[in-house]
Amino acid sequence: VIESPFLNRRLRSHTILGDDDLRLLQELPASIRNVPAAETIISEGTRQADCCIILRGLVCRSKTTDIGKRQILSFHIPGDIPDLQSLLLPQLDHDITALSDATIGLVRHVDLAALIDANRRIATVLWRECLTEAAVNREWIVNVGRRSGEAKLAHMVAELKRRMEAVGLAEGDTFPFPATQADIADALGLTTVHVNRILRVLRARRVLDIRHREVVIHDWPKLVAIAGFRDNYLHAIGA
Amino acid sequence: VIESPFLNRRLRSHTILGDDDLRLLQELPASIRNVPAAETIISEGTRQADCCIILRGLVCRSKTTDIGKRQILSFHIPGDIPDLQSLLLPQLDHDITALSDATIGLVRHVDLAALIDANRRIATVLWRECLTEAAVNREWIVNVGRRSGEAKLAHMVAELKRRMEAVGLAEGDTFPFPATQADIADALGLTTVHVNRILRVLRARRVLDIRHREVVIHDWPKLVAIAGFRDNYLHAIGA
DNA sequence: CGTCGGGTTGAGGGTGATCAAAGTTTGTGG
DNA sequence: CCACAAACTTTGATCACCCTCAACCCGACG
Repeated sequence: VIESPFLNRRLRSHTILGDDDLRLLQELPASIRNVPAAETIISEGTRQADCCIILRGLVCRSKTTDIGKRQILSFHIPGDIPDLQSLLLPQLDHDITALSDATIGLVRHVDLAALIDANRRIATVLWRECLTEAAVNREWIVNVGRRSGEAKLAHMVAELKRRMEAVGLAEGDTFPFPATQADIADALGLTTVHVNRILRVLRARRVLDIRHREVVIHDWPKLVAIAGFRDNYLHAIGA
Repeated sequence: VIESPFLNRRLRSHTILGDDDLRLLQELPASIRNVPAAETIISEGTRQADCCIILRGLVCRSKTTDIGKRQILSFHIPGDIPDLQSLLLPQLDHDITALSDATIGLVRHVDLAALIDANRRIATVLWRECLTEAAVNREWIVNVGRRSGEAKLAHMVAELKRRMEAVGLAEGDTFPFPATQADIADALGLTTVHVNRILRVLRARRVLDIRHREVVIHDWPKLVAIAGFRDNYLHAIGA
């Protein structure tokens, strides 16, 4: 049985779900697993028998090119189900890795599939979750493809802030973010050195700071301006 | 009623669909629309009442940043349904534009939703289509984030080749591709000038050529090597 | 035959990469 | 609680890939 206030908050934003539906989801048999930082939870090519729900910690999806360069595709925070797709696509096409110590809940495909078969509203909500995630991925393409280093970093932080807020994990201007500068570089398509320099500038301009595994936002309007951030693509997440 | 050999071929690769299911899809009431090159089919923020299926031509999804830079998120070829998501997400978060003269089929959301409600297999297949598309988007992130200019272009061509083959539109080493160099640049996160120079090199090395609205692949193994192309992420598309 | 969209080429500049080394924090074991 | 190692951050110097700006060319089409 899964008890996650974060997941509840996420799913509750889909207004079509009732308390009874949420209860059905929570009552799915689940096993809990603790994962140490830097451990690969599921690796590319694996055939899975269950989906994982993040209960604690920071997780990412990533791919590595033939010449060994890593690209982080997305960050995942408590309440996310980063491998929901495995329910319908047999092979995972990327790695799922813990960036900090994390706790995940594992729900068997057969149980989840049975619930989806039985409950139309839950099926719709999970499908919509996949679509929202795809929208976030698309904005990420714009981020790595068409923004300056400074704007990339600012946009990433702005998005994380909104997503953290949506599950109740951002307090004031601060939210936990235990990624290293190397991780951030791999997410933005930059190098560690350059990320460090961008951070220095943003710190000096009193826009934001990332240190001690936390993000502190000093000036949200300035951050939004630098990023060119518009949250329409977050759909239900931001609602 | 939609008659598209390309869509059929796409959907048939999902082995769970029978001929009767395909017939149900084909018999949905649909209207056909011709779109001239460069016309925006649906623009960001629109609330839609129908989904469009591409019957002919090249279409793309794109976003434009606050400072006016366009990023093409994906190319769409006959058989694709680029706005399937609109069925569940009310607002479109990007533009859908025709890059060449195109023909699209429009199916009303209500009709499609009714069919999904009535037919579990069709629902599964359409959900899976969304997931496959998300997988393609993720590989695109890697492409713009972590590959050299030459590798980006090569990877794009390799992917298009496989997708064109899957719907029967690639003949031998050639397939139609009516995008301009400016379009390619916006897809890869480069400039027109640089795309032109990369093309010159790939042409000189007898790897590939893009001209007269067509791609010609001279040396597939070399192309795959330059791109670092692995097709596992195409899932059902490439099967 | 003129216009226009798109392709091609050149020169010069800047963002971000690479390489290298010195700090600083974090974590572990004595 | 300290000592040490490992991981991460910071900084400097140099370099290259790709951008910018600016022409010019070419083929399609009226």
